Amino acid sequence: MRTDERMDERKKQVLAAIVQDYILTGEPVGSRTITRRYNLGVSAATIRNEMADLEEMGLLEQPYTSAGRVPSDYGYRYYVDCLMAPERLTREEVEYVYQRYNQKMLEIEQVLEETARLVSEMTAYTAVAMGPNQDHAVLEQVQIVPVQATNKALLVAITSTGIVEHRIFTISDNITPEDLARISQVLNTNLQGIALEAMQRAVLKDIYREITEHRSLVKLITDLLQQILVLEGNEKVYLDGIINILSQPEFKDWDKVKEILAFFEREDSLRRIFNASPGGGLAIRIGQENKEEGIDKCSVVTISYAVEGKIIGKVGLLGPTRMHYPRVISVLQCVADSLSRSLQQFYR
Amino acid sequence: MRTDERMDERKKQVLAAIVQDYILTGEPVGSRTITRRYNLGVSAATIRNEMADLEEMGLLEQPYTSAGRVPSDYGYRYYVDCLMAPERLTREEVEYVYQRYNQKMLEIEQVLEETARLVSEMTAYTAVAMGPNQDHAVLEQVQIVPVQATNKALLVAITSTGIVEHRIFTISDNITPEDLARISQVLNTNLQGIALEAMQRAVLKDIYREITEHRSLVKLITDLLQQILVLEGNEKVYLDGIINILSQPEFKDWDKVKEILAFFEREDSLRRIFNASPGGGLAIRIGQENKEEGIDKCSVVTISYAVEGKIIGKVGLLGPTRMHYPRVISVLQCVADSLSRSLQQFYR
DNA sequence: TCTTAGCACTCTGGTCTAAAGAGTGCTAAA
DNA sequence: TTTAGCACTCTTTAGACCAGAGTGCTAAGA
Repeated sequence: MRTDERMDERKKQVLAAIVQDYILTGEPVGSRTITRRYNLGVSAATIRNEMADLEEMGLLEQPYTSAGRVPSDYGYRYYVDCLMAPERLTREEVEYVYQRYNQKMLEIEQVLEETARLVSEMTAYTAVAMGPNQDHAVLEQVQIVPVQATNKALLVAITSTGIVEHRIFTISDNITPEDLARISQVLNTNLQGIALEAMQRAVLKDIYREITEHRSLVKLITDLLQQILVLEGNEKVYLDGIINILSQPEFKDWDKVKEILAFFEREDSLRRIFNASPGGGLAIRIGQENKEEGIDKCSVVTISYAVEGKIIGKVGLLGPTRMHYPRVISVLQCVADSLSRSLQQFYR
Repeated sequence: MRTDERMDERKKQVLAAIVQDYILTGEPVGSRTITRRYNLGVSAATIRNEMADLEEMGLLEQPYTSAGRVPSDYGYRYYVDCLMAPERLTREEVEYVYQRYNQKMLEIEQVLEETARLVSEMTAYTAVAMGPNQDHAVLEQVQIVPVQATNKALLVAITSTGIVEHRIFTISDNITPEDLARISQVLNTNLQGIALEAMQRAVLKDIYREITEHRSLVKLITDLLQQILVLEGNEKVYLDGIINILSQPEFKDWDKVKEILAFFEREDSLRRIFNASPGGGLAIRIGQENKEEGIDKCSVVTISYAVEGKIIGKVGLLGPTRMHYPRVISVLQCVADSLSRSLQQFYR
């Protein structure tokens, strides 16, 4: 950032003070307030001059002439990148997170739901946990169970990410349980370890070579597999703490709240926002850095979780740009860590 | 209701006019407005006298001295019970509902999700669809699938209400796939057709008689069955259109909105409200008739859906007491009807 | 050259008042 | 029994006013 050249030590202190104070109070910060609350050793007039400079540089904004200053999106960005001191969670809080993950949780869905709840509870923002991305997952097992005394069967599939999906479908009368068992077996030997995306093409031929009859049924089943695993089972979204948005004074405006709630109802937008920063680890997007509609007054912080070194999904939260970044980051890091370890049990 | 004796024809007309006008506009209704908009053939002064009577009878309320009148909960109740003219959906609307249910929907969950979405869309209130009540459901099938190359197994169960639930669990090393197949088979012959509630007691003995080893595993499995079917799979709640609540002018108040959103987060409260009217068919609960906390300014309308003559679940909605009852009722009846027929396919 | 005290000026937010508007209740006449 | 008329009540809106917070600028001091 070119602004760096002009940022001397004192300007940094002033910016940090303003951001911190504004995050705390939500009120525009004046020069007097800074001299009173933060001991920078200079007078209010000096601070005023610095503030004018910072505004010039685009790091601060004034809601109206002769009000205090408020950080701009760039101001937050600079704070997050260069000024922010990490906040450590207390021993009790870390303990609490561990304890929450030590509950008996037997399904991934439950773990993710609990994760969203925990994050929203600890940060008072709206939390999102996204289920494993199945793009690079492989099929672990597939089983077809005839439903007795009906013309239905149940297809169950397990992926390497520990996701289980099922679907009931209708079979014609001439299919016997033995047929289904045979198909199950052939599918398993051929599909195990195959990436979900790749399933369709080449592999299907091998299967056809082994199964000469009921090919339309096999086609149906592979289609269903594709559907339930790739289209529906992929990156399920778990939301918690939507109400928290309402507690933020910046969203006292009716239309803003509606915009954000509408955003939450569009799951694909949520997925896009969460996958916007391709790398792993922590990602912070402030204000207009979020390209999706309706959340340009919000910040989104995400962190990836991984199993055996492989990134498989993301957790994060959404709140006002006036967000308590240091705390949010610590909470997310702690939670992502515990989540990763907790998920280990569902993988081999 | 004792008020009936004092309700002559004209009073009914006046009450109906006030309720309808208030539902439409949301503004207190004055005597002038009624003479202008509804042609009752009498003057405003006469209407005023009638309104005073109706207020005395507890059917109307005045927000403050010399404002117009607003229906009380009793007023709505009388309107709903005695005055309301049913509103017929247009041919196009009915067609639209059919078409929505004619989509390819392969799981009950999907159908119920779609139902909630449809109701909220057609009424602009917050819709709730509740999954089948499992209290009188019986187990249809259970299957245990070993997960290859791990010490895990997958338990899948289907109930007579068409609900499929699954759970992964850990097994000890000395359990062979054949053991699991045998247990599956014994469980099926013993548990098929057994009510979920009754599963625990007597039946377990029969099973033990047939399986002499791995009893702790059998115990684990029946416990899991109980858990996933009775505790978690029962009456799942599908919500849609929470934003709609915000559009209602009566909920412009911050705290009210929070109260209602908090109510929505307590799923057990939702279930209680929905099951509050034990009979089948349509149920309307107005204002304080709802005993749950936070929604005493709301009305809840529910209708049951059934398969093969048996009531298995409910659909409904929540909105302000100033609700467009005639339309809501028509929509719910049409939807419940289509839903029941659509679900038929998941049952035999 | 940088810092600071002083001061005039600006803008918001709350309180107060006045006037307009909507609607009522009561009375007396039809 | 119905209705016209009228005084009265209460809310809502707009405007006026003031206190408070904060700024920008200037000029003097370090």
